[in-house]
Amino acid sequence: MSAPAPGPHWQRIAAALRAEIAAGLPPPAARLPAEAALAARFAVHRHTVRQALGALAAEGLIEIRRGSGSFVAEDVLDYVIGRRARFSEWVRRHNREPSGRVLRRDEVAAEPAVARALGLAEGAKVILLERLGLADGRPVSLTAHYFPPLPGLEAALATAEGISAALAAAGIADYRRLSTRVGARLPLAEEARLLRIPRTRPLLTAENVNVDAAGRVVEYGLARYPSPRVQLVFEP
Amino acid sequence: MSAPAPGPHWQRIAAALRAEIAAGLPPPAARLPAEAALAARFAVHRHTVRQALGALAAEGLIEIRRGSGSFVAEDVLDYVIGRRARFSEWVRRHNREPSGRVLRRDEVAAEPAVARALGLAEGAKVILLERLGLADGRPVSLTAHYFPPLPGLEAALATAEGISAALAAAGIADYRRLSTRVGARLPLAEEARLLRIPRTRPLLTAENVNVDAAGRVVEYGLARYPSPRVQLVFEP
DNA sequence: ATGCATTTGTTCGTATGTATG
DNA sequence: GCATACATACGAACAAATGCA
Repeated sequence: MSAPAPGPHWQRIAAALRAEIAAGLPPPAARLPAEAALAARFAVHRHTVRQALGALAAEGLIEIRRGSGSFVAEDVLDYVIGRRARFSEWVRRHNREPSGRVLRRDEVAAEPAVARALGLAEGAKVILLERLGLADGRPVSLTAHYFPPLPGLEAALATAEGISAALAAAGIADYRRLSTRVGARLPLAEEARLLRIPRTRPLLTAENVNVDAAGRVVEYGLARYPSPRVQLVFEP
Repeated sequence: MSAPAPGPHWQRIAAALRAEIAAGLPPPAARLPAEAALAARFAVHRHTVRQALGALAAEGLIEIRRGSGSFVAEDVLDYVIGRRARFSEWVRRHNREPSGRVLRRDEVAAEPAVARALGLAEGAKVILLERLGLADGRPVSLTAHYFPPLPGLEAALATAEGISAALAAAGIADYRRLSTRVGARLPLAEEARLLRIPRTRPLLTAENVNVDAAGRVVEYGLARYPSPRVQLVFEP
């Protein structure tokens, strides 16, 4: 702290803020003090602070929103999509505690898109599980899982911890991702509420088809992720 | 016109609109007449029209936006991302005519993210090619391609038709996609203008790393697609 | 930035035809 | 015949979101 540090003032200020952000104070998504406050703290002109903030913004470390303030960039959860992708494994790999909330578990009539994906007749009975995924208590995914009416599956979903476990209990020892279709759109009011994002924040949507070892479709999933908190990474 | 047609009014109206949309009038993304106008045209109450529109929306044929109107669903270009994905092949597979507009071709200093991806020092000279991709004259992609400073590449990009051809001319016979990171965000003013979308329409963003047969990085791409006109499909 | 016109969303109420038992 | 339930259709009014000048 006592080192005078060389170079221009704005670089010294940028370095100081960079170190504080790296140390987690302020934490991701938090607002930085106003430019005037920073200018007072560092005993420089507001222009000098702006130069420092501009540099941090160019690095992607902060985001400057006109009329609103400067915010520490949110840390991104990279969801690496391989043949098998499990929610809890993903979250744990980012050193966060996964948890979930089941919003709905029901037997419903298959809509056209669902029926097509599962290879069933339109209107056929399918099992729907809607789930909110959390990492350290913060919502990171909202997923509708559709399953064919396997005997015992609905009961297993009610009791088992996680979907893989429930499928295993219903006789599906293993399954893998066949294809994923990714899109983006603005959230419905309900989705924004559940994921705790403003309605102007886009969602990343992913449509998955999972098949068992024999190639039978065992799940059709419709996942919604809050951007930019989540990005999907594909590695062939 | 003299056939009275059986069944409830709202089904008759839904069928009429369905046929018109299927015939391409109104075309995808176009606005339907307001509910009041349709009510007048079919000589029914607005509620009856609403029931018909609700059915079409449930089928995914139209999208109803409160305060704004009902719109014919846009046709989606599925971009299947495999090991190799070429713009023109993709567009042609959808029976559309691909074209492109080079917005910028330059030698620039590598920003941190670019330098990291290409394995170069920050600030090193890289070749930047910015390109707007069109299908049947409508913008479907906006991509910034960064290349390492291969001898002859910049000249080849200036003359060759397409990127694969230019890379081939510079000695890269073949290349493949190593990884893709997908995100979503709202467009900048410039992006919205170029892609001809409103600023409230999200972009699908994809960050690609392409490597040659020996595993050397030959391109780092930053693609932006207008959603929901484009969706990305991944098949492992 | 503000107000205004347009458009969809929601909720009352009323009436009618049809199938059911 | 009668009572009931349900889907359909029309009417009116207001709420809420949007787009535009």
